[in-house]
Amino acid sequence: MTTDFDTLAQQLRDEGHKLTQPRRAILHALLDSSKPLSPAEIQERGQTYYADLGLVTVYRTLELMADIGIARAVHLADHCHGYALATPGHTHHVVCKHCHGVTEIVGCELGAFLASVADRTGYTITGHWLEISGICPTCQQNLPESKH
Amino acid sequence: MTTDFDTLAQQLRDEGHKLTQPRRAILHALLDSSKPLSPAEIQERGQTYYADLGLVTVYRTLELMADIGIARAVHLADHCHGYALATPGHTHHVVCKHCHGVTEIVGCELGAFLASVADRTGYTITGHWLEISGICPTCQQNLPESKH
DNA sequence: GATATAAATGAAAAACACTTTCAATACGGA
DNA sequence: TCCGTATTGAAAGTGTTTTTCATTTATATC
Repeated sequence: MTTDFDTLAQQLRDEGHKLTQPRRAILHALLDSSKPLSPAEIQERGQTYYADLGLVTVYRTLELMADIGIARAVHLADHCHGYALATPGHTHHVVCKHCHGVTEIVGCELGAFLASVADRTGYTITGHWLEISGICPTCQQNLPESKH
Repeated sequence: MTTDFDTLAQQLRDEGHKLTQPRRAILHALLDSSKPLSPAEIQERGQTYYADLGLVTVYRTLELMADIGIARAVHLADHCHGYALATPGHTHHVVCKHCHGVTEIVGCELGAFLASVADRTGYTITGHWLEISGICPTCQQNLPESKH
């Protein structure tokens, strides 16, 4: 279950990609960190492993790693790209992957889950964000058998 | 429970802010829409209510409304600003509001919740994103009584 | 209703984030 | 070791968000 460098490196190669110095540096930077890093931070930290690491390469490599499943994008609170009215009371969203329509789900049944998270991690939980993606009823009809 | 214009407008004023024409226009634009809008979309739609609505004002007003709790930022899938290594298996994050450290929560117990969402909304659920914020154990010690 | 004043605005410019293009480089199979 | 191709960094391009500042507008007070 430990995620070590060699495992990740092998995963890259298994998918048919080259294990280059920039990619090694990016992997190391991510492995070193206990928190998500912005592309710029990854470049900075990665440069301790490979001095010439370029930002463009960081973007490309992150995209590649996310595709493969090695890395994942973490939505930070700032720089969001959409706004909606906040419905009184606590709600979550379901976003349609196809038409980008949003349906709000009223009611929040995560209490027990959050309590167990607090227990397990020692955090004081102050908030949460849940976003669910899927295909809305309308798009299901309009795209009856398209796959991707 | 209905969110109407007058309620929102009053909320703005109650917080000590002026109810200007640009702000009215932005409120109307958001009220009209069933999905989250980007700042540019809000400007465009808002201009049907106030022709001179500027994009800068949209940004400022959204920030204000989010502070007050009238609007909320919706994280869209694209343009994320952080990356972390993906732990094998499905995990969620707890992000510390203070040090921005991230702890991964192994295991996902949302199955039943998601099933009920699918039922209620008619969506085919394809994925979900849960992010929990709080204060990590370390920061709780280092900030014993600081508030806000 | 008129006035004063502080908040709010829009335009312009700056800062920033991300993508595309392309010639040069380096990985890894032969 | 050599070769073909994937990968790279620099530069330029594009779009988004923030800052600055002079002007305008909402509202409390007269």
